[in-house]
Amino acid sequence: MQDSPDFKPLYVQVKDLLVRRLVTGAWRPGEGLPSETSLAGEFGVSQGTVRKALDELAQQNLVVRQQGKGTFVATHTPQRALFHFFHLVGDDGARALPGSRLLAVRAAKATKAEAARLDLKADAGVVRLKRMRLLGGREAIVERIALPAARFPGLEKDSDLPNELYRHYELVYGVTVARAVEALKAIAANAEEAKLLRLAAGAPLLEIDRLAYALDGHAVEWRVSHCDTADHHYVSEIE
Amino acid sequence: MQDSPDFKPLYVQVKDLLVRRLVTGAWRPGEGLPSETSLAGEFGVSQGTVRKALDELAQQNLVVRQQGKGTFVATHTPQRALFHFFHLVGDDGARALPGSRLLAVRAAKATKAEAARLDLKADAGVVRLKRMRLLGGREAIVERIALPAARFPGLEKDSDLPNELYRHYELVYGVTVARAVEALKAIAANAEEAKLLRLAAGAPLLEIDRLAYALDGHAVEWRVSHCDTADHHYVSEIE
DNA sequence: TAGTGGTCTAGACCACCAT
DNA sequence: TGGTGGTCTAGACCACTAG
Repeated sequence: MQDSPDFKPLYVQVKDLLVRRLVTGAWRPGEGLPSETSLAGEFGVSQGTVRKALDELAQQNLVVRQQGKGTFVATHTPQRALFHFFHLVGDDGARALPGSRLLAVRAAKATKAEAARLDLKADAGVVRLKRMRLLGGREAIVERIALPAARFPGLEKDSDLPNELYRHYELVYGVTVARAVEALKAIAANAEEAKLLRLAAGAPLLEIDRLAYALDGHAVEWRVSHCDTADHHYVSEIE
Repeated sequence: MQDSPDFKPLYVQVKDLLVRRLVTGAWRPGEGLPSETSLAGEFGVSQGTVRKALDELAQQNLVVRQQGKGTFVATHTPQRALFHFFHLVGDDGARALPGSRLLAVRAAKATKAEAARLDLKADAGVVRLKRMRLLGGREAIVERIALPAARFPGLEKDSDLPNELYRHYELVYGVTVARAVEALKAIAANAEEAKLLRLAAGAPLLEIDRLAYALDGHAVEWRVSHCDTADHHYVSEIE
């Protein structure tokens, strides 16, 4: 086997098996996995090999390990949302999750751009959301979201969508956002945005174009946020 | 020892010892470290413990491991600069290091802001640089840099500073940039920037405010870049 | 007290690289 | 061929948690 072109170390194979189980929902988010020793027995490898696989999963934030308790499937807690997926911080260093005011929800056929970004067929359905988000009680972000309708059936009929969408995706639709890629630009506010954000037209805004990926590796949300960064900034830590 | 309040696992202690050696320049960047077995013998621990320490150092990009060759002190190659510290990418996905045109260099006393950001005394000396940077041959970034003079003696007299400053810091001043924190905002171009970048005054620019830290944990460079993101974007990967 | 993950050790074999 | 890091194993002890 070592000589085959797609040779993989044992611990990687174990990791892949575990990821597959996570993807299929064998364990729900927050639920505990079997112990290292029992997984080792099941897979016929040593505990050390299972440990290395679990360590890598923990590093990728797919599981959380707690000494004396066990290994648990990662879940979107408010803490995680705040420190992991939301990078806007007050210039004074204060972190706070933004409030939300839903402006519009509707189902539609995907535009070309949506189909391309979400990897959908040309005539696939999407759900579009538009939200105002508030930082420190003040309107600061205009957010447009597109979701593949197939993954989120009936979401457009959901009466009151919560502020923390990723938790909602996980609890209601079984979709766990595991990874995201953001593209940032400076843009000028258009008339509508300027009005919503109480700024002059043409005021500089930070555009955060985010594509979020589920556990299975497929894109499940396209989100474009236009942010007033007068009193806030986006934090990026290198290394 | 396990009961002392500052108990540290053996591998962490080994790691700390190795970091201290890296900081003091016991091995030059690019140079090979002793093998795992010889380090294990020297420290009186097992090879596995040294391995765990080295694995963490490799994860933090302080060393690079190569199977069959050895473990080497990380160095600022063009590749590393391009993929690790420079996050602006063409909208078509093309990555390229920006060219540079030096506009000004001079030594001065630190402003209050500089002293605060670089953790210097009020009357400490700094060196200030101002550069134009070009993406695809086009003026795209105005960059202002402040350095503590104590760490970079005589840099202001350096006739032709290279494009890749971090490599220069490392080779000439023995300062290895190991980590950085960036704060991003959207701002409006002032008259000078607009002229330099051939934009209308007030055009939106992406401000990247970066504080870079050396191996020893001290801030060694404050860099503020104002970028025209009409054809480029800043990439941020989450997870 | 029993079970979990965390640390540490020792030894074996493998893949890769230089010579 | 010899040395390096990469993988895998087995066993020991520790710290933490829960009942």
